[in-house]
Amino acid sequence: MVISLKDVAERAGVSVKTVSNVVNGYRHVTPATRQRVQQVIDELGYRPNLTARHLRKGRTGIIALALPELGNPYFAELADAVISYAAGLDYIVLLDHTNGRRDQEVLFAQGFRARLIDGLILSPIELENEDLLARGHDAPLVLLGEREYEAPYDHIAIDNVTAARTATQHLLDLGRRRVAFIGARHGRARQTAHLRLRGWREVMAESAALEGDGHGLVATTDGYTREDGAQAMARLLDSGASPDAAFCYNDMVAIGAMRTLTERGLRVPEDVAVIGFDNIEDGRYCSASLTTIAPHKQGIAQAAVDALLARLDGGEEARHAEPRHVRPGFALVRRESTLGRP
Amino acid sequence: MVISLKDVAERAGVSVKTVSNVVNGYRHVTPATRQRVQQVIDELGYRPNLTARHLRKGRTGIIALALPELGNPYFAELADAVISYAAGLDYIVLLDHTNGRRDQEVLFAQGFRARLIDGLILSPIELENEDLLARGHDAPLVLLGEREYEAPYDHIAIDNVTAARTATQHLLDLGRRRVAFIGARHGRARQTAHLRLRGWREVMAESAALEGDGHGLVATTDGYTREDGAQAMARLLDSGASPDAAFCYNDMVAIGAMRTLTERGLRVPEDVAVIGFDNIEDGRYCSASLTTIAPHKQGIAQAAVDALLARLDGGEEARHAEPRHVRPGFALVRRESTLGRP
DNA sequence: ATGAAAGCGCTAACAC
DNA sequence: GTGTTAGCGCTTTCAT
Repeated sequence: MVISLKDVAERAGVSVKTVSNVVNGYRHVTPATRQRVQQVIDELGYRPNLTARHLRKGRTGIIALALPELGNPYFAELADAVISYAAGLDYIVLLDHTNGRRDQEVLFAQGFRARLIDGLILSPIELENEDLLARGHDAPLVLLGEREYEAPYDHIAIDNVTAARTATQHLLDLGRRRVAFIGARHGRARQTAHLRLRGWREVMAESAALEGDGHGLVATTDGYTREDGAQAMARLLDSGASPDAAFCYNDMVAIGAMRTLTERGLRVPEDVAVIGFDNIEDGRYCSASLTTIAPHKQGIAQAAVDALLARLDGGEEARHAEPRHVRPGFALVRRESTLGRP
Repeated sequence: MVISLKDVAERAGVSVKTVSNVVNGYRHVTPATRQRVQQVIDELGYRPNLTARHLRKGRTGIIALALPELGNPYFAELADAVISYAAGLDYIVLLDHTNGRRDQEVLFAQGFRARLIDGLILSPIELENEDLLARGHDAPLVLLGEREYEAPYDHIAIDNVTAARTATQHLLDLGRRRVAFIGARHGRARQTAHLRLRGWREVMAESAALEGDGHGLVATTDGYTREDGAQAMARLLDSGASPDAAFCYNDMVAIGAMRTLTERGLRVPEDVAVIGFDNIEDGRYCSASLTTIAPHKQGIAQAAVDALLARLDGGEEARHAEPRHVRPGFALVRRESTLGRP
């Protein structure tokens, strides 16, 4: 049988209000009453019905985190950070995945799970600006990741162009000249890959390492899996390119690319230096541990949750405050894959 | 402004019941009424308040999945499978992590988030039998993973001993004799590591490959990270052992162990063949791609969700039916790390 | 086929 | 300090 506040009240001979006060730690309750009520609560094994509380309060204390996929360790690690940080602030995180599909992302942006969640942190891949503008309600939304939108929402993302410049420069500093970029994407000008490609292109052009627009050194992929990286590197090599370094869209792509290099008898870093992006755990345990750009995941998680909760807990003004754009930091983590030539 | 059923009803000139009927796809509504109501719904952008619905129905359609950690790709991939499968059955999954700590696991088992979730799938690490017996309520619970309990709950786990035997036998079939086991744990007789260790020990003893109890070939770890695997292998080698193969508790440990082998100048598989457990994605992209035991993750996810929903949706009888013990299958996936000697 | 009204369990005004 | 009571928004008998 399910025990409600009322049952406890009757058994303890007090009103539901008093029981509620005890449950919620309200200060003005006489110790005697509190103790008696608490005893009945323990006896009966009463547990508050969160759903009822949520309905009454108009809030659930649940925020959703919609990520493309959990299979990518970067997102899994990020999810971990968000869940932990939010838990410390007494918020529950509902984790969802969109598979990076526009229809799913739109669903979330449109308020899927309305009033089950108080707000949403969304990491979009295919979502368009118009989808955001067409949002029919005002539940707080925080955008995560590198796509840029012209819509009034908080946005948390590291500076991808600068990060990509840092990565490329690092390769150049090693004395490498033919630095390939693995993981370009077709379409959508604002996509992350373009930002990273831009950083690469800028540095390459400035250092005069680039001839023409560098087409011969850029490999596109369909996605960002290890397999995509392996295939892209294979295509690049088959096309006759002979890079002495590679800046990869992310660590997964880099791991795949390194795999191909090894299979072709090319050594990392002696023949080809490789740098990734994301700093996923696996990278540290590759045959040549992977140098990478490490976005500050804790910082990203905290900024996202803080931005959301500021609107949630900040009253009416905060709810309609100017959108924040937060740029958490990043670091270059040097490992074996970019050691200098012996 | 927030739109409720009542608002729609007033605007459409019907009762809330009728609107509710339309929203829920109740059959007996005249097409004309349905259309008019639907139009108002679209106009006003009405979305049902799930919390209210949940309170009224006494069910939320949310099930919790409590895993030790998301940082381990095995759990991330499993979570992915559970979320997807449950979504197809119109259930929402609330993902939580326990960090493998007993107090957290107890919290979940005790009914943390009572009546926010309809049921729980828990993958325990440190939870004890008594914790389960002390459960003060009857919300459906499904246990996941290899620890065995004597408590009346559904349990989904592959046959670890047989799987471990398969892995060990594979190594022996390669002609290896000094097969190490990396990742034993102290304490708790029922823990997974013991089951896998038992499988190893049985096969080794049967083949007479084992001298004594094999202490010299068993390395314990504190956890199951890559770092644990790297250190354990280092200790083993430092102790003077010279294994020609290693069966590792899981892929993470195996990856760490391979890293140490490489650093010590030992080749995989030529000098030491390595096999892991879990079939995580990374394993395919190691310097020597990793041979592993692949638990049928889809099968595990489905069995767990099915078991839970059977009790949730099956009425009173189902709720108190005998506990199910499901043993999803597994497969040996051969890759480079156990290729035969050239 | 549609409406009226009760009530899920809780919190928060407002009394006393 | 504690009790009374009115809903939060929805579904669901029970009428009509």
